[in-house]
Formats: sequence, C-alpha cells, structure tokens
Amino acid sequence: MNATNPITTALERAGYRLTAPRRAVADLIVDHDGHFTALDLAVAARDRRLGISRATLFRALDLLIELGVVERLDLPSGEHAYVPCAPAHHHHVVCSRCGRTAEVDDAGMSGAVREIERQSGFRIVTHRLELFGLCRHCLARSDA
Amino acid sequence: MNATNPITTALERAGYRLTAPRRAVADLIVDHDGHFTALDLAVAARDRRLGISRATLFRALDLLIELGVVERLDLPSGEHAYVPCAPAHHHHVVCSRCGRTAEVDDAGMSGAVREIERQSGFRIVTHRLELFGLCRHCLARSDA
DNA sequence: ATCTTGTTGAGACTGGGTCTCGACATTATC
DNA sequence: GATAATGTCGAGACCCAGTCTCAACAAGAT
Repeated sequence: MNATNPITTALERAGYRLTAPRRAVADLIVDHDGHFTALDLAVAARDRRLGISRATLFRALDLLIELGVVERLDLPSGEHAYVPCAPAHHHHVVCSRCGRTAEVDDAGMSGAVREIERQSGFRIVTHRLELFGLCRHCLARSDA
Repeated sequence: MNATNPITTALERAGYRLTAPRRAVADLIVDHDGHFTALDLAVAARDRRLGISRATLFRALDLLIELGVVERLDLPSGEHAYVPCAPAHHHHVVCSRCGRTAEVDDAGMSGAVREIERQSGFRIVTHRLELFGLCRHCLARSDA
C-alpha cells in the first residue's frame, strides 16, 4: 500500500522530507477505516514495533492537518479524534456505531451561514459542522 | 445576583440539592461574559478563596451540561471551552477576538441536514454546528 | 570537509478530565 | 431521637492529550 498512499503523496508534494517515521504514520492512518484517536495511533505504532515517539507522532499529525489530508473531529463524548480526508472545505458525517465517516459538501450551508450572520450580527469567518448518526451499513444491520 | 441566577434556578428545578459549592460555581459562570475554560473557573474559584475542589467543579459542570444550561464548545484551536446557554437546540456563534457568544436557532439547518442525509446515506441523529467570526462590537472597533 | 537546516527520540511538563476514598450532611425510616 | 440510606464533598492519585526543550543525527548546500 506504500506506493499509492495519498497521505504520503501529499507530504511529498508539499516539499516535506519523506522520512521513515512519517511514512509509517501515513501507513497507520490509511490502514484505519474510520476515525482514530492519538492513542489509537500510538498503540498501533507500538504494536508494530515502529519505534515512533509520541512527539513525532503529534508532529506528523500537525503536518497532515496543515496539509488538509487529516482533520480533527470532536466527538459528542468530548473525545478528540482524527480522520483522513480530502483537502477541501467539507463536513464530516460520523457513524456513532462503527466510526466510519463520510464527507459531504456545502449542502446549503452557505445559505444558512448568511442567515446566521443576519440573525446574530456577527461576521462569520469560519464554521465547523459535524454530524453524527448511523451509516448505511449499520442501519441495515440494525433493521435485521 | 444570587436571587436571579438562572443556573441556580435550573439546578433547583431539576431536583438537585442547592449546595454552597454548586451555588458558587453557578455564580462564577454567570459572572463570565463569553466562554470560559475549566482552568478559568478553577482560577476564579481560587482567587475568591471559595475552596472548591477540582472534582467538584467538574461534577458541577457535568450537571449543568446535562441540564442544558451550559454547553461545551470546541474552539478551532482545539481547546475546550464552556458557555452558558438556554436549554434548547441551537448553535453558537463565537467571537474569535473577545470570546463573546450568541445563540442562533435552526436558520435553515434542518434543510441542510436532510440534504446531507440524502448525499451520504447516513441517518443523522444529531449534529453540532459552531461558527466563528467577529461580533458586532469587535467589528466596529476594527473598522475604526 | 563543513555548515546549515530539517527531523528525530527522550523526557519533562501543563491541562483536561476521571476515579476512588473517606468524611460529612441531609433525608427518610423506625 | 437514633439510625440507616443517600447525596455531596475535598483530597489526591491517576490517565490521556498535547507541547516544549534539548541533544543527536541525517541530508543537502557550500
């Protein structure tokens, strides 16, 4: 999976050195299906004996967030999680059961934002929308 | 400000004991203008020599969140903050400069949510929308 | 060969939040 | 009024997230 890892490619294209630890973190991330916490990553790294320090792990995450290929989520529980994604403005739909995520585009949000500016008198600069529910897969299973 | 503190009233109405520490936390919160962090509260409590332990402080916060009179915000920086609010579904607009917040209602969000359900195939159960920008006050000041 | 710069691991540190435990107050029960 | 059950409390240990510093090292530039 090394050759086609989109995270690795993004790092390379942005002019960062493609070091072994960064490559390893990128691989760990694409191997995850849904979202993951910093601890998840650390445990996975330890299990595979990758010898990546916590500092490096967080540094790599920061980098990937900056590049827009990973985003931080705030789960309703208050936990922080990370999710790999495409580097464009979008929102995340998170399955509360299995953790899978999907990205959705604007979907009429910009209209809502304008309405909110009118209501509040604020000038909105940025916003974050996170949606939680059940994915197709878990829906089908819970029907059965 | 004791008699009319809406947080105190909410606690009372929900059947919780109105103890001194809880009353104190409620007062600290309404004395804050915008959002505040757990640390802010702890420091304020220490400054006023209220003798409230951290555990009690977090317990009180949990309670208030459960009652819906306080909500947890996730600032873009990743910090957790709390904000007092009305116990109905709404969204928060946060001023990035002064921390003041406003509440806004649905504002066309339910339409957007339906559209997102269609796009993603998820059944959305809940969502969180947080908006960041400049409040009227800070806008006026930055124009000058 | 040397210098600069980017990256790393180790480990200390801060803050958020939870948990346990023993003490105490309140309320209900006898 | 005595007693038991329950709610709440403070202290302090504990765990996780994330940041920071520092010394070592590797790669590329000169």
